[in-house]
Amino acid sequence: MISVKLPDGSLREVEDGSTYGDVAAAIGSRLARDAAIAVANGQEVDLSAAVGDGDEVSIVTYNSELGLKTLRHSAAHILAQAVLELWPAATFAIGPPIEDGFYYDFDLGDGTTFSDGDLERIEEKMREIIAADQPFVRTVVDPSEAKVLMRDHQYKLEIIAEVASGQRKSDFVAEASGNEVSFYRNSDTFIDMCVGPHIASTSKLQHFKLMRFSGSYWRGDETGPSLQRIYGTAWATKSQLEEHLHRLEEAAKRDHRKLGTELDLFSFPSELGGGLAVWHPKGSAIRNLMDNYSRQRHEDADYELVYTPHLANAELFSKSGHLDFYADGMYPPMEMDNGTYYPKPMNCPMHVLIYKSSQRSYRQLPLRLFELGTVYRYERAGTIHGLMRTRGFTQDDSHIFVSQEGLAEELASLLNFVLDVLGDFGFTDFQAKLSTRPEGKSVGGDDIWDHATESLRAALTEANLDFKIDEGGGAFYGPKIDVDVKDAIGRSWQLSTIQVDFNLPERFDLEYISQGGERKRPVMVHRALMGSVERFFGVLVEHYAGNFPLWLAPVQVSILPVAQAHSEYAFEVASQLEKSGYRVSVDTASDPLGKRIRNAKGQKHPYVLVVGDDDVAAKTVGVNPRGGDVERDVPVEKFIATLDSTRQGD
RNA sequence: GCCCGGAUAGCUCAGCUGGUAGAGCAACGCUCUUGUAAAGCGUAGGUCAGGAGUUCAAAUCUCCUUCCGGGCUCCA
Repeated sequence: MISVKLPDGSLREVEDGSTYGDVAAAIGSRLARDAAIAVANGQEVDLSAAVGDGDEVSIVTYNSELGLKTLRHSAAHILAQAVLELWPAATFAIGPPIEDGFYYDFDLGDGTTFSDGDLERIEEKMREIIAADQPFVRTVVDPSEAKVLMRDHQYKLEIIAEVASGQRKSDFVAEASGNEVSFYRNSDTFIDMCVGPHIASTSKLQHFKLMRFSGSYWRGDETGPSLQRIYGTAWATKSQLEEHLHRLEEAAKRDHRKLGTELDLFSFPSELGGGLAVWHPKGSAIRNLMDNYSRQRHEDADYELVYTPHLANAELFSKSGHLDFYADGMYPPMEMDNGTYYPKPMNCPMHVLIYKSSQRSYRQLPLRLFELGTVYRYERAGTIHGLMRTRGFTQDDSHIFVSQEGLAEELASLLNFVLDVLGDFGFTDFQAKLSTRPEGKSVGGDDIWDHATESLRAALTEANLDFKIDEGGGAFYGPKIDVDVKDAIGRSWQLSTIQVDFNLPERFDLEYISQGGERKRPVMVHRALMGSVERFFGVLVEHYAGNFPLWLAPVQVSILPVAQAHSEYAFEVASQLEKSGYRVSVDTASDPLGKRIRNAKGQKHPYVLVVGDDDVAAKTVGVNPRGGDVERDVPVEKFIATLDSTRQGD
């Protein structure tokens, strides 16, 4: 007998030659059933692996993240097996688990691609493999044997070569040891190179669905071979799978492109060209409120509002370096009689020109320039996506010129400002990232990098913000903080960025006169809060699912007279509300009341007021709030008071 | 930019293997005058994204272009 130590510290004896699966069974039949893999002495292992005497063992079930990851990884293998059976000429590349699921990349041979209906066929084949209850059997061979096993599979051979030379890093592809390559065999005909571990047998996979296929590149290299990828999702239970699919449906309902059409906010007329939006009156109304609010907050925080043009001479972008580093992202040049002009991809060079327009004194610093500046970037055709990625968009862009000595304090207050404004738009769950100096080429000495990076770190700490560090993730010109927010359904969006820049002040030879009368170089800080107003708007639409809070709703109150006789009173109430500063519409259509309520609700108006005989007589309204219960006979003044207090709370 | 799929009325979509288009909603008109999520009847509305080709005949087949979607890649 040998003994193993369980997570609770207890020892359990099992017979010699037992597997981790036997350990699970010895603990309990339910655990044995739910077990995916084991962790022995910190290593993930197959349940079929032999137990070592004295192992510290914990059984991993499908209820854990690790268990699910294993299940999804194994699902990818089963997918590969199915595809290779259905497409005998196909070969396979890699197939890792990902969030909520898995994928596998294939080369079907002769440029063959997947098409509609293939997912069903593959899924059916997978179910056959699952029904066959094939065990995942691990074998370890040396690289030369591995090459024989994979002789028909060029991508696997490339991986073997990397494994042999110790270059391979991926967790899911192969054993990262120079002399051993591990494989998992499911049947006589299917074997895949893989580090594992895997579920005990194919029958453990029950609740999965193939989602979509798409193109991909081998190693993500767009100059390399094109592969065909299939994505799937897999879960431990049927209800988990159903919940996942339901979440996807709910997210689809919030899609800002769909709501943008339904709520008549904006559109992308094809006549206009890709990635360019027109804003309809209701969308514009919301955007205008956002813009005004943003400007007000900036003015209150001692920013100075500026405007700059949409075009600039090539020399400006040459001097700023954009033509060297960013030309691919810029719209093509326009030749004019007095030179070459470009639509601006960024506002910073123009703000620099404002700084340079006069001699600056230390007394003026920090100088904070702010603009809702519209820029144009030539995004590649396949990348544009609703309002989230457009070719023309407006940045809530600020450039702050500050002395080295003033940098730390400025960054700290800047971060608080950013978080405060984001909070007003309904975001309270933040995750930040601090990106430090990149390897290789970068501008500026160690001292200024260290100082700036430490100042950013201090700002994060002071703001009590959760952050991770992206070592070497900064731009060549300075370190930065990115702020992500979580939306109402838990999705993360990167919105704000605070970037220190040592480069532009050099390029433009910026200076200020210090207290001691010396010429000194200021540091520049780029800061976008919403980032792109368009994208931020899209995120807000999805965050609120179109149910904009009172202060942003394009129509705040719609008033419905029960019958035409009540129209006059409806308009009276409307004008009272308008006098109190609310956006109101009156629907006097001849449609039945129920229909008009439905319309107003469909447009997600925060309040629907119904007025009839009783209301005319008593100067009241029937209040039907979004997401609340109807309340009859509410005096108009009382309703306005309710609005006022809600607006305060927003 | 790459792979796959798509584009038919304002919106959502139907239109099988070729025989020049339909529905629901919306719009407009008439009737109904309504108390909390879809009243009835009628009218109008489409060079089937654009262009070229095959064919006696193209929404339908082929090619090109534009735009959209899902990914890949990209986002100094």
